[in-house]
Amino acid sequence: MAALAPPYLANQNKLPSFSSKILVRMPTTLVFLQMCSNFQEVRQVHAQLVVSGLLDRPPNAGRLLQSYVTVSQIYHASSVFDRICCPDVFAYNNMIRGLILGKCPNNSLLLYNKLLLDGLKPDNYTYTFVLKACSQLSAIFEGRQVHCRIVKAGTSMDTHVHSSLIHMYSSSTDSLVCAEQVLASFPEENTLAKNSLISGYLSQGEVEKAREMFDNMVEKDDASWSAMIAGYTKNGMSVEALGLFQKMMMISEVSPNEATLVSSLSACAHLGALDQGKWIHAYADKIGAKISVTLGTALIDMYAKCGSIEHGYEVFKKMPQKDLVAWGVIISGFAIHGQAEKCFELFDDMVANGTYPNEIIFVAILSACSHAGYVEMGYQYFYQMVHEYGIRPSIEHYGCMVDLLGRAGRLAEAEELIMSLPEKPNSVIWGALLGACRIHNDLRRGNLAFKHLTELEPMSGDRYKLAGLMFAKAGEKETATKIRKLIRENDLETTRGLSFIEIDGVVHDFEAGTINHSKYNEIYKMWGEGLIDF
DNA sequence: GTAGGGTTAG
Repeated sequence: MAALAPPYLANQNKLPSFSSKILVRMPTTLVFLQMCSNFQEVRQVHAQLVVSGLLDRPPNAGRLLQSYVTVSQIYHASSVFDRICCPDVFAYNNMIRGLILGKCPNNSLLLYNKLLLDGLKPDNYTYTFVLKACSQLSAIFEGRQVHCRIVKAGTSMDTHVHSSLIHMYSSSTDSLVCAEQVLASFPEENTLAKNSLISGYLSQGEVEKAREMFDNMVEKDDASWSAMIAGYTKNGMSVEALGLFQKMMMISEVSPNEATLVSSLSACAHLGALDQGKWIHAYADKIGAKISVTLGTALIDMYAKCGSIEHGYEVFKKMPQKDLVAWGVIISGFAIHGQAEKCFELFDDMVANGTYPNEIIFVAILSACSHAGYVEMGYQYFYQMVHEYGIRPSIEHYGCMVDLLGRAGRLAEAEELIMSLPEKPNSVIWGALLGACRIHNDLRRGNLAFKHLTELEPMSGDRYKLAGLMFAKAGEKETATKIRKLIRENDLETTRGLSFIEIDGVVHDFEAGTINHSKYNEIYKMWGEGLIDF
């Protein structure tokens, strides 16, 4: 009978003895430390550790450091680390991990070198974290050195190190083949490693190879689906992403994790698939998924891009915690909908909330100004960005300003700004000027922009097309014809306007000037020939 | 005695 007992019963027998062992052997303060879930709690236990003298024992300092890392307080973690006179591998590992979490992967590499200089022996955790830092930095050379050390030291790699190696090698196209070799050198089925290679392929645009690997996988877990769906979304294949999501819901035994929902929502956002997005929202509620900052942000973005900013705002208001990305999404959302005043209001709320704006927030704010024609507000925010927040304007910000001035018809100022740029204007800048010149019939500046564009993007038919439209509108038919001929003769690619509508959950795409829709005949009957000629 | 994939904004 005992052999038939389900696994959870067996675990139930073990659980009490395990926890009582901890309680007996560990001082209460350390038990508290394990229970901490936020910064305040860790800080309180930290104080108790200092008072009780327990912190003087090096292993306890390591545990405290670990707790600070778990609550992402890297600054506090590193001050604890600095006070440990002889950190052991555990302390090093946690600090290395903390530095990666704190977006300082280069510092974690330095710390790894220090660990080696201290004569300590790295373990599988060390390797996992260091390789992760290497992937983030695309530091294949350093990663390869780590790989060599693992082999030389004869360390037996666990699945995590194995998959991190693959992840590291696939962070650059050139070493993708090394990632394949590493996978092949391990004969047993390793889902973790295969998932890494799938994301690696997808990050390098090798969608076909990723799909092949995915299809041949025997044991797909939630992360396999998630990697594939996220990869499709990243490579602009939103239709495929949503198709795979639906397939997963229907045939797969694993249920979607948060990352899958987030990527699928991102695909909905790109397609404008509001019904699908709403369905995912309802599904998340149904399974009782906690609307985390990430999931909430993806929902807001989906609603905003699918034209339903009100629903997005509802989600935003309900979010208990909001990070910079969440604020960025809601501000860009209102910017897309032309509600500049709401953007300004939210910006003030954000600052009052103690969240510091970054350069992306200002791109959103400036584009809101541009769409609503608020030139003076745009100048004001630009000034504020530079002088109050110390953000160096990027080419994107200048692009917004040129667009802002150009749309408002202040072309002389736009040109002056372009001439004063600290860096070489890119095609976005000149494109914004050309677009504005087309609206305001400024042939001289339009010509100037066009000349630069032909140098920067000689193969972009779109630029020629825009210039052609400008000349045609200004009555210079001859030049316009010449440009059109140029596009045809050089076989230049022009992208056509795409629009999507969703009917009963099916996304239909329409390409400007084409008639390749499956229901074309019915549409044609209803609307006649006028439809094709836009 | 202990930590470890992937996801979101222009």
